[in-house]
Amino acid sequence: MKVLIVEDDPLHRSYLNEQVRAALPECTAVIEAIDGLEAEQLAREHNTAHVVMDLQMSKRNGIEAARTIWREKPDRRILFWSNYSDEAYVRGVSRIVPNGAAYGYVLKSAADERLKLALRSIFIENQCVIDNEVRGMQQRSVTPNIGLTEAEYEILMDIALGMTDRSIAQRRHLSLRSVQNRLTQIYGKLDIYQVSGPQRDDGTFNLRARAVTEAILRKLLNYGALERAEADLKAWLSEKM
Amino acid sequence: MKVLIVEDDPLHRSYLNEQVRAALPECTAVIEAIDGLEAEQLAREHNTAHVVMDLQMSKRNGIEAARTIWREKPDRRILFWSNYSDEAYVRGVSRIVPNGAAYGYVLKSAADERLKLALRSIFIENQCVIDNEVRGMQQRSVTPNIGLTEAEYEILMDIALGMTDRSIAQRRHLSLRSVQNRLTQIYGKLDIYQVSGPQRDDGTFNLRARAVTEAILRKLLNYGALERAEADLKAWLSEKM
DNA sequence: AGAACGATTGCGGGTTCCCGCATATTGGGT
DNA sequence: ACCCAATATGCGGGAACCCGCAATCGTTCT
Repeated sequence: MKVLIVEDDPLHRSYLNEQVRAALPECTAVIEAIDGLEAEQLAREHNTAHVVMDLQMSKRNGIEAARTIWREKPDRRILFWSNYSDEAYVRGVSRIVPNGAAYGYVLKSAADERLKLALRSIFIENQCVIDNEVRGMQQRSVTPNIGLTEAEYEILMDIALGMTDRSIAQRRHLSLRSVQNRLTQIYGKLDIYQVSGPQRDDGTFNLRARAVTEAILRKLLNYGALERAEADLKAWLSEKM
Repeated sequence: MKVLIVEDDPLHRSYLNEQVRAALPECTAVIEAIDGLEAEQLAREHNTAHVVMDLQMSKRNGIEAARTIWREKPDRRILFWSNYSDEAYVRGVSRIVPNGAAYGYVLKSAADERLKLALRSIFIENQCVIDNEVRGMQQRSVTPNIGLTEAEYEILMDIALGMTDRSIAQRRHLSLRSVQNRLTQIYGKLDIYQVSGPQRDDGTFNLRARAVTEAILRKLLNYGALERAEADLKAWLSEKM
């Protein structure tokens, strides 16, 4: 049994290595990658079925890497080990988990015991383990998450990428008006209207731009998510020609 | 001589502690804070003149904390110790350094030796030390930074916050047209026009929103910067009443 | 002083955005 | 089959945005 560790911080990497060896005596080899790109290669070469992965790395973030790793072999087991429980990350992860795959999500702030338990549960028992702080977010997040629909989230990404209503309509196969409807929906859920006290229906804010920052401040969006979305957009643009 | 360490990650914190003790035998006490808020308090209580500070922490980021610490006593010496050399961070730091204060900026990826040297230079010799990777960024960044003016950067923040042209004009004491001029300036420098190949002057992008993401993707903006700018904006809004 | 360059401002108009109102369309539930 | 709620679509208009053109102002250099 081999385990692949993906983590760019050397301190955390050696800590992980230690914890993995302690929790999994049946582990014969620990392979280390320092970014997502290297992870994809090493997973391919060594054909490892067990991966511990950090999110947010320089070259290729954890979600991207996980996506391609799973695309090649959907039965690999991946434990995500991250600093944050931001909605952007959780949504990103749950979007790419293949049907029935075993995976986990534990926070770096968790105690050693929790990490060890998760390692055994996922890699040995083939069970999913998601930290409570994270799972609690699935429904309603800490920052009062006004549960955006998956569809609305999609549109939110699009305006974050700077698309116009028209191109969004085209991309999502909707009418122009529908896009705008969803936008007003989003504006409402994000409280764009009454930022900074009541009586602020004056024109101090550009709704569309404001929605994006609001989303970022509420951690619905982050750098990694934007990066991924941008790549998807580029793909769509070129295939549309 | 006392040293205050501000760092939310326990592994990094203990590493820092170790390095500080090794580099500074004259140091009699090491105090630890786990976020910016606690840092402000402890700096006040212990009246420490020497601080090592991480950027990006949960409760209050390093720049915010440094700002209030320096506001109270501008001759304190702060060494920023960060993962990234993003323009957003560097700009953020250089904006709040009091005139003539000694400070430093070293990356976490730097070797132990570099960290120790920086510690001695700043705390003992009272000299500024800025990592080369970081200083190189001051002029031209890795991602071809088309050097935004300080004024343009300011406007960029404002549209990132979702302000309308009119309110920006009001806030920056400019005419509406000037704001728009600066915007076109920014659009040009950020290459908003020819995203994804040539012949893209069609209306697939909303320039203003696109500029924001482009800035984020290029690391001119990040979460911390937005957070700070948002606070400033709120202050302005309320004082304007 | 005069020339020259840049930044600021005003004007006008073409486009996009935001949304109220009204009309399909869809997908259950009884 | 019927109704109902939610969603999608069309139309129209007021506001905001983007920008070309031209006049003004300020600074610097000769």
